[in-house]
Amino acid sequence: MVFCSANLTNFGETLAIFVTVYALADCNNFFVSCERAFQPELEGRAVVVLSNNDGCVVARSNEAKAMDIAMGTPYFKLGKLVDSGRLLVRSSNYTLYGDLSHRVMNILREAVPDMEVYSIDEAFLNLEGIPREQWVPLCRGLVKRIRQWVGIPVSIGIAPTKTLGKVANHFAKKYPGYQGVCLADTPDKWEKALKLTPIGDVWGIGWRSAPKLQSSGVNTAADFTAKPEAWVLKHMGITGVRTWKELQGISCIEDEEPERRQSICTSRSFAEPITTRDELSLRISDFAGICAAKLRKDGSAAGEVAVFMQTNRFRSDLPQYYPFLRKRLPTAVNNTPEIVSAALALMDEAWKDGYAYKRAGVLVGETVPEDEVQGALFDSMSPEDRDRENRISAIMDKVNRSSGKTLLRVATQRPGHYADGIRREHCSNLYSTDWSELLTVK
DNA sequence: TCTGGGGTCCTAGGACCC
DNA sequence: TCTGGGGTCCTAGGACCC
Repeated sequence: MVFCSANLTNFGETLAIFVTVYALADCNNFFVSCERAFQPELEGRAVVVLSNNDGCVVARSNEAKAMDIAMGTPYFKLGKLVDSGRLLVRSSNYTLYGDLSHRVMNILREAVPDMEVYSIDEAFLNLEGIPREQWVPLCRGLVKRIRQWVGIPVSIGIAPTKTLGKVANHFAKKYPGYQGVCLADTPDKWEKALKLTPIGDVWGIGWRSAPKLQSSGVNTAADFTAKPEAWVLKHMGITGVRTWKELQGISCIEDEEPERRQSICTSRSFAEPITTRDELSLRISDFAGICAAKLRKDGSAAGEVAVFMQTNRFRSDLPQYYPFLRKRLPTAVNNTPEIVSAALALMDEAWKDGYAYKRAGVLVGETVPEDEVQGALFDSMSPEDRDRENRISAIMDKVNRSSGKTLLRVATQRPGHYADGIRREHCSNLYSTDWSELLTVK
């Protein structure tokens, strides 16, 4: 993609065809909106969705935001509001959210030449080649269609860089006058927006940098762009300079859709802390098995396996221990038995009696495409044996894909039931997927 | 009692080589 | 003995994102 910001200002629209324009489509309060799509009684109410184990708030309706409920608030601090009936709560239901996300993305994908799915609820649409006067009508049409067909409210910000797209998107969300779509394609438009954007709201400026910038008198995005580049480099490093340029219409953040993830992590907190080696072994095996399945789904193999376990960091009265052990494999693999046994060996090495483990996980890294795996000179397993392990894993994937395992996992998701060690006391049904009928049985 | 999970990129510093 | 200086690789930690 070729982009030159100067074209916009210096040459007007004659060169507009060479200009990349991003339209950032972002679902509003996505998890809450998914719950509302099937439970209209949640409409207009203060609603929050909780993390795994009903630990803390990960999504809020506008009404909940207006009550000053912060992202990450622990659930137990909301008891009063919930008891009074002013706040409604749902456990997270990732099967439902993943399904609705696919439906939203499919509608977007059909409408534009190219797009990058950035997260479960966001995508950068590339409007290259679409005449400028059609941008807004096209995006308004998408907002309307997604609301009608999937029931999810979406906002779209259009701008020459991703960071400005985020800024425009915030405006589209905040002011109903935009009808869900805000166009910030010229400097006069985005400069106005930057003056109204607090520095901490800028994409790429996190909770550590924002206070530092404010103490230097940088309170808005416009204050930030007014600083010299050298100042930004000195105080924020190269990533800060990128954000600084992006806010001025100079695109620095490339679309790089990483086909293969470089590392994959599967970890959980436990509803009840684990104190025995056998019990933790079971969970570590699960996590390692999930990592192996994710690798195969990506078409990757991992050259490294790591395991970590953690005691409850909030319990300062208990002994703390946070081991993290890693091991290189003689050759990259993605079959379940080898990943599991490597993880269990690491866990055994790290294990210490006398601690209550609250969280643990398995991480696989150094991924390579599975068809480019190089055999190692000192590989402990013969090609024939590995071939057999790989075939077993392929069969497991097949079984898991067909209803068997899925049903098993789904069955554990009934409200209040946590056979997999995860607490989900306020979970909605799986409304949109095929086997949802099975779940309505209480 | 109860505080998520899964990623990426950058930088500084140590080890090692010539 | 002098203990320089550039390059590379690795690792740990920090910061950010959703």
